[in-house]
Amino acid sequence: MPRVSRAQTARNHAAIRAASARLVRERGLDLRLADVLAAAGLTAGGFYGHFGSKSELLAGGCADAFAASAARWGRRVRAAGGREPARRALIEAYLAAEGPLTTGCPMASLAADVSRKATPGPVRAAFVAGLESLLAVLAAQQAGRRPSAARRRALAELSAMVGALVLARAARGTPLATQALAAVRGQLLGSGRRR
Amino acid sequence: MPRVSRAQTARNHAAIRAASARLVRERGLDLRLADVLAAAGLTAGGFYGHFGSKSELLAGGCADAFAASAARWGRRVRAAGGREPARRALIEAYLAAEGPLTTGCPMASLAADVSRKATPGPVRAAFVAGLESLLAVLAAQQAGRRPSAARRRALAELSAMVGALVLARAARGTPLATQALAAVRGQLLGSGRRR
DNA sequence: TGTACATCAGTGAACGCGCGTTCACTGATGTAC
DNA sequence: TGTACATCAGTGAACGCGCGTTCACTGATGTAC
Repeated sequence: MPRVSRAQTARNHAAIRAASARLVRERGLDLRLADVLAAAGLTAGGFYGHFGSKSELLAGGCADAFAASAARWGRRVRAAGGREPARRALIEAYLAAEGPLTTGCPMASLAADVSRKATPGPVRAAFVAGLESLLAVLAAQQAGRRPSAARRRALAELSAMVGALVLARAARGTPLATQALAAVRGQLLGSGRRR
Repeated sequence: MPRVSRAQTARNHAAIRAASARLVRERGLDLRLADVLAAAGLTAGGFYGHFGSKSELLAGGCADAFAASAARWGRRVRAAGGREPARRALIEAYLAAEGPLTTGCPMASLAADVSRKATPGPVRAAFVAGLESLLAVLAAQQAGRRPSAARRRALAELSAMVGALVLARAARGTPLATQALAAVRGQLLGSGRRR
């Protein structure tokens, strides 16, 4: 039934974006357009009324995925009392998030795909911008450090977090998966033993 | 010119595997068979005389890529005098390796692709086995620690190394790329300042 | 407020292209004598 | 050692299928009167 109301059109547009943000984390940058449209309750042909091309959608989906993570991180920070508790809460939540890939971290899902894209392009730009935004949240929780040192420490922590999640996902179902997450958690939060 | 000598056939087989090990790190698991064959100096049709399917080749290429890394790590360890120097040499070399993706680390290249494969399958098995082998090399350099603690620390270090490389590759060309590598290097090797 | 009509969001089929896989064919290799 | 012949590694075209993109069509929406 063609010719939908303007309000419905806007809802459809949002549904396509939302489906893209979800599927891009689950399947990476080579997701199928028909799957995105189906997830939004539409058929494939209608896509080009909403977006100019697949890569345009991917850039938007990538940006939305990071925005969702940033919003979640922001909520955790506000819920915690003070910087160090916020920092610990962020790390704790991230390394516990060995759930479905759907709502997972876009850094871990998309970094490899983005790095293989030959052209810098809008997708990579969205990725780097999103990465910087999450890094800024974590850096802001580094108590008692100058900005440059806080950024440096946050980058080291973020690298460890992303690396652990990436390896854990790949080794899903093996002991190494949970061990990697636990090892980084212990390292960053000081689980009794220090180095 | 068909019907090649047995020796040449063996060389062709090895060339296909070598090309696969190289391209799988550069392009991930969705490389093109025709490209692999072309890199080995052959045409696409001849592939099925050497391997049963594309995924069989991928598993072999993945295993070979890890074997190459493990061999390189082993050489670095033997070249260094003692465990701590070996550990530092491994980390130093890994985090400096922001070169072409071709000879790069298969952990960083393939983890996301592997984690998206629905079925456990031979590719994932090759990945996990390779990952364990590299982890074992790093764990063996942790001086003065029990095996379980050495593995834990090596896992935390490996996670940070892989994460930094993954993020650096995705953010190639931006300041964040080199900063991520430097931050982890400083964290793991203690660049003057400690936390 | 009703009514006639132009607009246009979404449909579903079709078009192309890329790529994994198959296959008939070729002619040098390796073997039997 | 030579010679005849069967084998078979590699070729290149063809086959299918998946998927991004296009397009004619539809009929409810929104607008002009």
